[in-house]
Amino acid sequence: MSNRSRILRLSRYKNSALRLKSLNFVKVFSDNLADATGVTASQVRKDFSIFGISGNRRGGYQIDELLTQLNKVLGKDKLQKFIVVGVGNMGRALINYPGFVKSEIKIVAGFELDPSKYNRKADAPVFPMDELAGYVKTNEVELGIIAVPDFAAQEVFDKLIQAGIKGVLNFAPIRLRSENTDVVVHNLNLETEIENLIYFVNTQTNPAD
Amino acid sequence: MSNRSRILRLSRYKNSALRLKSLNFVKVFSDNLADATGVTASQVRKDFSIFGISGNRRGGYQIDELLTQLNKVLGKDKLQKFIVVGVGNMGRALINYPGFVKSEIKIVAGFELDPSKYNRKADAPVFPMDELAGYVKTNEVELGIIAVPDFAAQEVFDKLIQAGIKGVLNFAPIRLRSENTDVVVHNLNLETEIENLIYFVNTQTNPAD
DNA sequence: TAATTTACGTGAATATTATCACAAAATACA
DNA sequence: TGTATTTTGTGATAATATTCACGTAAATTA
Repeated sequence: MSNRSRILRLSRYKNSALRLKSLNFVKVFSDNLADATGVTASQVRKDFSIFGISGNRRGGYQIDELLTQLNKVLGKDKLQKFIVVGVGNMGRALINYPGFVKSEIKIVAGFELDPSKYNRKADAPVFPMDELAGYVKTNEVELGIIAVPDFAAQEVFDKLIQAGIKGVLNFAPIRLRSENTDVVVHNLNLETEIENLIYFVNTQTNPAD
Repeated sequence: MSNRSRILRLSRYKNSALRLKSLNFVKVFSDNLADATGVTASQVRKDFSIFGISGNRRGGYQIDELLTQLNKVLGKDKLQKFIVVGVGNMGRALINYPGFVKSEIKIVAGFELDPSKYNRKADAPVFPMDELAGYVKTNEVELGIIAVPDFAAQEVFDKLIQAGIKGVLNFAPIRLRSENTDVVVHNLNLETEIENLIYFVNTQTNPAD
């Protein structure tokens, strides 16, 4: 029922609906969302149908209602707090990422080994690694981002799990291992993504995203 | 024949093979690669089979030969030059990304509107936007990364296409439009990726990545 | 060198995902 | 109020992707 690409599509529908709302649209049709996201209209309706999101025959979907329902499915009806481990270039870019500002995603703190990067006063403060577990517990953080070099990633991952983190977005180019199958790991390997692009450029075939 | 996830898997096999090689392994079995990447052994063999990559019955795959073949499929048998447009936090992180150093991916230049960021002397120099087309032509660059805010992305995309770019990795959270179907666009939306993670954490279902 | 073991390669079977196509509901309009 | 029109919602169908299962080649051993 819930596969990864279906959820990715729901996010895209939500983003498109948001954009239309900002243009003062009040309702939207499966057709519009299909155009905006590059899928078929029946795909849109099927995706909605699977999550019990419904509109009005002939009337399309009320944007506000649609957004409420999509946000609920995507767990964005409440603020999602993240910590970032590794405040190098990538970690810093994530902390400052402007796209999160208007969304319900907030990076609340960073953790680092390098003392020159500590900063307890910043909006998103940066703490030493050994304060991680305490911080996660006190602040009830469930989500973490790993942005450390590959050789350090597994150790960081183990620490996050021990601290009680439930979901990890991993930028390090290795497959993280754990006994704990409750923890959801999501990998984002820039080199792999770029290789993918190179492949499709070389073969001139445009993948359906 | 060539779907996006299959190519992503090939990249992962390649990375795993590389790691084994660095541990002085000489051959590898479909089984090992399956373990390392989290898929089934027959998936590995099927993927290889589809690209005519073959090993020895009973003997597995010679790592060196396997890497040669994988790199050939992935277009990594030659250096791939990229430019980055937008040298904010994300663009900077990409330029400095250590994972590219040992790979055949090289970010050769950045382009920016903000004059305070120009730097013609750096290893990966940063130039003003209006030098983009010239640079791309002179240096025969085919690939670009868009790391500008959403409202500027479409304009940058159009410029890249005019300059003759063939493939684009887009970090801006919008769907880029073009008449030119030869240009391959690959989107990487951080907010969408994070929403995906949140969904699977909330539903406690671990997607098969 | 014959028997045995191991792991590949791949067609067939299964499972998953997307599209089609159309009945049913909502709206507009005469 | 009745008819025409539009767009949803969803089973049926088609297309894709993955796994199974087994024949076959290579290597090892007796």
